[in-house]
This record gives sequence, C-alpha cells and structure tokens, in this order.
Amino acid sequence: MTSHTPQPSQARNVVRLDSKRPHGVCSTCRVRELCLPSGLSAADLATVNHYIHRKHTVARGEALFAYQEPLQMLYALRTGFMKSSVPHPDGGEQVTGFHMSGDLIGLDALADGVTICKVTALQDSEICEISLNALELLTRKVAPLQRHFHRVMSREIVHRHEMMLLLANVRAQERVALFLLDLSQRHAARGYPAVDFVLHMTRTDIGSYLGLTIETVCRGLAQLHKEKRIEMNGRHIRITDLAGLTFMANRGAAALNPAAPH
Amino acid sequence: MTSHTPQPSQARNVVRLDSKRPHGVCSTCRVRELCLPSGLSAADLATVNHYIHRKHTVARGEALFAYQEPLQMLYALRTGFMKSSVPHPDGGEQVTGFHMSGDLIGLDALADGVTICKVTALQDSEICEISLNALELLTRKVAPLQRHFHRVMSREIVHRHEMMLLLANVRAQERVALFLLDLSQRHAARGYPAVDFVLHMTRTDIGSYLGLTIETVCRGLAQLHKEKRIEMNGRHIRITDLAGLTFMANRGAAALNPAAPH
DNA sequence: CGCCGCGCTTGATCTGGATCAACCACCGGC
DNA sequence: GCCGGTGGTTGATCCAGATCAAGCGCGGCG
Repeated sequence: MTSHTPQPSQARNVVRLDSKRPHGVCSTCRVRELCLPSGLSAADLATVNHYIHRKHTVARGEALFAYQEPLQMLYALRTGFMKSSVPHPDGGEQVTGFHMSGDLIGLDALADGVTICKVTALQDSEICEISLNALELLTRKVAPLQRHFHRVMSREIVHRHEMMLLLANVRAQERVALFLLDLSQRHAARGYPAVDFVLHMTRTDIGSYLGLTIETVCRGLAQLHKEKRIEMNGRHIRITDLAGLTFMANRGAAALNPAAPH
Repeated sequence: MTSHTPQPSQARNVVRLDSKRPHGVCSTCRVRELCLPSGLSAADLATVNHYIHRKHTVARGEALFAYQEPLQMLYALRTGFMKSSVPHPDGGEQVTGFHMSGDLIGLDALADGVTICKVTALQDSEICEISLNALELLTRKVAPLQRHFHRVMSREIVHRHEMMLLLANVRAQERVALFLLDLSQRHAARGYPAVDFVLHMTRTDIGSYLGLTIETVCRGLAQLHKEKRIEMNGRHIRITDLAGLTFMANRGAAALNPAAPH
C-alpha cells in the first residue's frame, strides 16, 4: 500500500551519498557487468545506482518469494545460489531454473504482476531489488539501460526456448552432460574455475529440472565418470575431459545448435 | 546500412496522413488490442501508428525470416497464420510455436540481434513491422506502450515456461487435448468460434511442437474422437465436449496450474 | 487415364527411461 | 552409543510412446 515511489530528479549525474547506501550498490558489485547495469557509463551507473536497494540476506532454505505472489519488484542475485520451482499438486515440485550471481529474478512476473514460480535459496544469498516503477522510469530515461533490459528479457526467452528444445529432443545422458557444461560456463563467466565446482542442488532437483528421475541422473553421472569425462565426489564435480564432454553434449544438442559447424 | 531512423517530432498528437498510410496502420486493425498498441489512448495510438509499417503479404509456404538471420525489426501478424521452427541438422525441423493475428514475432531475436528460429506462413499472411530503433524511441516516449511491451515480453517467457512444464510432465494424450484447447482459446480471443476451427498445420507439425511423433498425435486425436469429445474431418475440428476436454486437459496440466481450485 | 508423392491412419514391435526395490553414507538428536 | 531421516547409488522390471510397417485418400501432372 505504501507505494514508496522515489522522486526522480532531472539530470542527476552524481551519486548521492547517505548512510544507507554508502558507495552505491552496483558500483561496488563484482558481477555488475553480468547484471542489469551492464555496459553503462559512469554517469548512467550513478543514476541507476540510486534506485537499486540492497535487501537482506535470504538464508539457505528460505524463499525469496512464493508461488503466485503479487510482485512489484525485480530482483538481482548478488551472491549465493537459488532455484526456481513450481509446486506440484501432489506435494512435489518441478524445478524450472537455477540462479547464480548477476542473474535477474522475477522477469516472468511482469506479465501479470504475479509470480509463476517460487524462488528458494540453496545457499545463503544476498539480493538486490528495484521497484518496477523505478525500473520503468529508468529505462525511459537511460537509453543504454533500456536496450540492455530488453536484451536480458529476450535472453530469458531464449533460455526457456533452449530448455524446450532440450526436453523435446535430447537423450537423458546428453541432458546431464549439457547441464554440467551449462554450469561450467556460468561459473567461468563469473571468474570461477570452469572444470571444478560444487553442485548446490540435490540430484532430485537436477532430475526435476532436466525432466528426468533421480535414478536416471545418477546413472548419467555414473556413466560420465565411467567414461573418464568427470570425477565426482558427492556434490563436488571435476570435469576431466572438457572437450569430450562438449563433444558428446553437442551431439545431443545438435537440435539446440543446428548450424554448428559439422 | 541505410539505417532509416525516423525523426521523432515532439508532442505529435495528430495522425499525419499521406498516400502510403492513408488511415494509419493500427487504428484500422481489428486485432489492435491483442497486439503491441493495446490499451493506448487515441493520441498515443496516433504516435505509435506513425512508426508502424505495413509490409507485403507473406504467401503460404514462404518464410518471413530465416534461421539465424540478423534482425532489426519486430513483426506483428495482422492476418494469417504462421509457424516458428528450428531446423534439425538431419533435414527435419523442430516446431517451436504457432502464431495467429495480433501476435508479435521476433522478440526472441532481441537478445543477440539474430533470429533463433525460422518463421513460415502456413496461410497467406499480412504482417506489420516496426524497427527496433523506433520501438526503443517509442517505448521511452509513451509510457503505457513501454509497460505493455514489457508485459508482452514477459508473456512470451511465461508461454515458453508453460511449454517446458508440458514437455517435462504431461502425458501424450493430455498434450493433444491441451493443444486443442489452446487453439480454441486463441480463436475465441479473436472473435472466432471456439469449438469449430481448422488446423492450419500438418499433424507432423503438431507432433514436433508437442514433442511427440505424428503417430502419437493421430492416436491422441482418434482417442478424443472415440471418447466423443471432438469431431474430426481431416483438419477440421469441432469440439463437442468442451467441458470434458477442459477437465481432462486440466488433469494433465495439473503441473501447469498447480493452484487450480480442486 | 495412371502414377507418384504427401499427408494421414492404424497395427505390431521395440526400447529408453520410469518405476519399484534394496541398500549405503552421512548427520543430527537423544 | 543407537536411531531415524535425508540424499545418493545400483539393480530388476515395466510401460508409454517411439519406431517400423502397411495401406488409404487425394491432388498434381505427364
């Protein structure tokens, strides 16, 4: 009810410093370039900065928001790891995505102002937020932000598009390989090791996300291990044959990358 | 190369009449309210109108654009029927969507400026277009348009999200039922009969779209006929038991609508 | 006309992954 | 220490839907 609409002042090029936002939220953020204010000039960044709020941590296991909850915010994951899921009527859930630092969360709620999935922290997470009102204001005012925001939304479409193709066309074994590669690439984009990481989600989550049962995921991983493509110790994964993994994933993902050079 | 950026004039509230656009493209359009300029005031509509171009017809079987083609336009289907598809390396294709009048086409290309699917006309179609430059300008200038555009993009995310859930969770028979209901609702939204329509696509297209083989689609339809839920004559469909069809589809789609009242 | 090719239908068989089942490893509580 | 719960692994069986196969109806064309 308290709508809390910030008053935009014209031609603001300076960061206003106050006790709540000592240095600005984005300007000190490591993953800024993966996030909403990617590619902005210092002046534009300062403007945007002013509307972004730091929110409290979401503890592991806690929800950022629930399923079908009214939402007037857009969130960005600053640090941590989260999953999106849709509850099944039978008590289970369908996992629809995993989120790493720099990812925007809540784009799918713009359509009707209501969330279409629940988002839960798999690791203690810090998140930033911006009100949709402020976002609309800013994207009107800051053209590069507008363009980037459109690209981000479009990328969200492309991602779900690729998941559709995966679920329609790709064999179980290759789904698992693609999943690991996707994580690997997202780690790399954030400056973490690409071939050595920890899975923050359970096997059940992975299976649900990939449209497979937990048993099939296990067998898929076991098979990759037998083929000496990965080493595995519980949730710790080490990719020992990235090229081989990429190759077999690409065979499976031919449908995702039809124009890939032979 | 010839970038053709229209010069925005300030506070233009009148439709400029010229020989090319006698009445404005949108203001005479039957599906305007389903399309980009939904919910605009007369003045805003006139402004938007000015940047929308009518393009020539795309004949049945012809492509609107190809796979992985640079795209600086957003299209809207005015009349006709189209499909989106991704080519398979083996010569086949994966159908990713069907488009009816009022649908926007090309939102997924915003991400990288390159199309991620090919779009073909299944019926002779008229399409409208707007350059991305103009769109960016307009959404900055016309706030209701901006808001609506964000909702449209978000809806595109939601749609692919629902397809993901369908492909991951729903049984073949229920996929077919859901497909028919989806078409039915989209017909109804355009003022056409909801229970009596023609499928413009082949069974193969349907199968590809639903992640099923053509045989399974046939059997699904035959089963629906046997259960007296539909009548069928080639591509002509008549839904004779909409309630029953909805019921069985909802059972299958429980995963898509988990919070549906008992 | 006859022939071909495409879209569609229906039946018979096969199989990838689901389901069912058993078991282990680990951890937290008492 | 024991005990129960959660997450993970592996083996045995089952089944929905893919694959293979055969045939029909129809429109275009030499």
